[in-house]
Amino acid sequence: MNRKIAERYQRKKAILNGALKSYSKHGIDGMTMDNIASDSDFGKATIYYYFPSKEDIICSLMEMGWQELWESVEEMVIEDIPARKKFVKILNQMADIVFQNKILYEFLFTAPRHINIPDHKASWKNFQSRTYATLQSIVDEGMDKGDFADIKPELFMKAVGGIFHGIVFMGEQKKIEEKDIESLISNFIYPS
Amino acid sequence: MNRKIAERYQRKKAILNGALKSYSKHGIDGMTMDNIASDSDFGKATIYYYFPSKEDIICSLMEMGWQELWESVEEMVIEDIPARKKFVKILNQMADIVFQNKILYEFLFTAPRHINIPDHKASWKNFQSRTYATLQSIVDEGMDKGDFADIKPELFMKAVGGIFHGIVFMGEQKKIEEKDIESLISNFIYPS
DNA sequence: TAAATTTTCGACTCACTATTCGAAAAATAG
DNA sequence: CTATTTTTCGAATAGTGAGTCGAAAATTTA
Repeated sequence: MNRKIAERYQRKKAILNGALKSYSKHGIDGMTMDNIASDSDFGKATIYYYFPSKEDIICSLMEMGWQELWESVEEMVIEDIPARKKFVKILNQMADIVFQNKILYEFLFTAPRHINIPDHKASWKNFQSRTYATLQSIVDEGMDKGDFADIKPELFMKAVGGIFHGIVFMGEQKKIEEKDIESLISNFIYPS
Repeated sequence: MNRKIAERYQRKKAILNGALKSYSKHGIDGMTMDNIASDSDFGKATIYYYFPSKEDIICSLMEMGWQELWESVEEMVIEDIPARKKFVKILNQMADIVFQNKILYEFLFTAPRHINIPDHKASWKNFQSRTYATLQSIVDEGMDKGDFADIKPELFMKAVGGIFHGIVFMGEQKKIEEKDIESLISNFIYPS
């Protein structure tokens, strides 16, 4: 009885992997239900036995990624270290996670621009906004204490976003070491 | 004879405006040929009399925008002022242009993420890469002379890209004055 | 004004993709 | 081993949107 549940779960996971495989093989537009089916070695109708719709598959992937990202970072939030250090540490951690599953995270950062999911189904947004808000608040706090340069925090976040995005998508060949990120980010912040 | 050419040109322009209207009314996915037709007050088949394909409409819009952007900036490139000043000046200029036709430029920055145009048709890329390359080279030059902080130029550009993008899409309500941008950008650069 | 040219158009085709159907195969239960 | 439940599936459906067609209206030309 318990086994059956576990197996069902495994099969769902296999389908999700197939979806990711479709994405990496054919790009976001090639992520059709037909491809997902063949890339996960199930019949198309079987996919629908496990997921009510394509949207649901996408949401599951998004949630998987954002949840992992959030959870890997959650504990660091309360650490009692200077904001600037904390900020860099968290970004490093995130970069690590991203590099451990590049396809998933490329999908995660790419998909929202191509696909429109109604808000009430976008379950991952919980984790996403928690993650953003956390970073934002660390920056806010750091600014108060003069840890960061005096710039509007949202804009600072935009800049960091641009950099992070750049690293994720450009650094293909090289694995990029934590050091890299740290020193680059640091350069955008007045030394304390 | 000359009038006819002018009229044809006007009609093409009207269609392009219709396309933009479709975009702002229905979003990028609502930019269907049917909508473009009704938003520009022509029959669908008439659209095809003026443009061979939807791709061509998109390319025309993109080129229109990037050309304008480039041309508005071109002359500044050779001015003989410090790199840091030049950089800020050019960004200000670009922001101005963008705010004069926000819909077009929102489209211009959004479309490439949603729509895939084969490189050989993406005529605007000339202007786009010229613009980017110019900014890039100004930054490079500035770094040599110590005008900017010591950070990898590509990453600096990513950061600026993030900021610029943010300004374009977030500052909805307020018109945002040049000053704003200048001071914000300046904050990312060590004072010379 | 009549022929020739340019412009306009809605209905049709065609391709593509998400989703459903109905039946079969496989696994499980009694 | 038979009945029941779970899982599988390819073929059919349905909706959408780009691009085509053939004819009509408007304009120009002679």
